[in-house]
Amino acid sequence: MTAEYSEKREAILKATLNLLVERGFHDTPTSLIAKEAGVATGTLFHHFKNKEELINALYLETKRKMIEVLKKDVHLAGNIEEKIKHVWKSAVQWGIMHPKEYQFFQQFANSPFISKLTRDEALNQFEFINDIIEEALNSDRIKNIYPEFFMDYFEGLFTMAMNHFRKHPEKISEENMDMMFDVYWNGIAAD
Amino acid sequence: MTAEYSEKREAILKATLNLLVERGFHDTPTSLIAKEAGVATGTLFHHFKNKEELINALYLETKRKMIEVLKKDVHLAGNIEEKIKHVWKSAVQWGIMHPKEYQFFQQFANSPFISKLTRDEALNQFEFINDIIEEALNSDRIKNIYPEFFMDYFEGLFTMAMNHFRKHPEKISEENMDMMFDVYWNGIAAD
DNA sequence: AATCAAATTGACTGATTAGTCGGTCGCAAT
DNA sequence: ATTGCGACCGACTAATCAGTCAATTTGATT
Repeated sequence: MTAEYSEKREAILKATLNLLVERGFHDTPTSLIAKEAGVATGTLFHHFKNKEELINALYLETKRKMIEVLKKDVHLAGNIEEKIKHVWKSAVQWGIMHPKEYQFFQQFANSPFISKLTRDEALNQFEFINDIIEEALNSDRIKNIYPEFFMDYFEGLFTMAMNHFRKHPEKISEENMDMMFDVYWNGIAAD
Repeated sequence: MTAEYSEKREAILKATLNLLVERGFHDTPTSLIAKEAGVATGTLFHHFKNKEELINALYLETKRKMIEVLKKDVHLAGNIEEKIKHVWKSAVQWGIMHPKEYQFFQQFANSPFISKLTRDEALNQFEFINDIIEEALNSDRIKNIYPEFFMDYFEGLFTMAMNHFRKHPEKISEENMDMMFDVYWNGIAAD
């Protein structure tokens, strides 16, 4: 219930993540989560009102951690292209370092278990991206495309890269990430 | 069980699709599917060995129908750019015309309910894309990128467009599709 | 030492669900 | 007319699961 730190609470969240990506929602009973976390079922329901709220908490807290990584050191980047490249590469590297968390997002981003409230709260944390996009569009380095498309193009590149590296782990390298970003940037760069 | 045509079988598949995208797997009991399809539960299990096989059948048959659309009239296209554009636009248009089917794919493509067998069979039907990619890479109109990336870049563009149009239905238009494809092609076109 | 609240336990329950099974119906072949 | 068979039915069952609750432990405060 409370969001304060608790070792058992963390253990429950960790077990939930592991089981959920391996077995899916319907094949992950709360009893198994509790067992894996080394607690009683009662403890699980003490910390989380119900199973759905547990998933939502996991979603929100995982996303918060990811976005922290994305924000780190953006201010150090020079021009707008470098700024976008920095955020993008941070995202890809986070995804590679946290495959389970990434898979969880993919599996649950559009699932009915995640409430609208949770979804909105997660979206809010993405605000800082809008500033970057605005800066990009106001510069003269970008084609004249509308902002919503820019945003989805950006996200699409990320998803594409993650898909690609999941299917072909041997292709993971700084060089290929740079290559991908070049392709991406070429697509929208002003002539 | 049999894959032959049967009105009730079709009704079950249709009800499954509708309920699945609305309620998700775990909240769609077979009893409800049967009710919605206007048949008895026994009939459902007569046509499909179990719930999982029902989902797999739906996945496979829906994908087959989609790929039929993608293949249509490709041979009429002229150069390789037009060929790729044709397949891509067919895919996007199919997705827009069949939102439930598309959502179903998104929701279940990486889910544990879809067996490896089903996944492989679906992948096989995509073979014809490989020929197109090979033709593209052998031409001098494309940057020197490796085939696996080309494939995933292609798929990524599709997913991105679908995401974008789902979030912003007012942006659906031939013009925007063409714009997207231009951006895409710009990214990989030889200098 | 006494008090109290929060954390934890796990047996238990009410509800739900996937899948079964004995049997009916309609129809095609002999 | 009889046989056989596949489609179909729906009440039923065995199993499972989310969530409860009364009892116990822990740890901080007075």
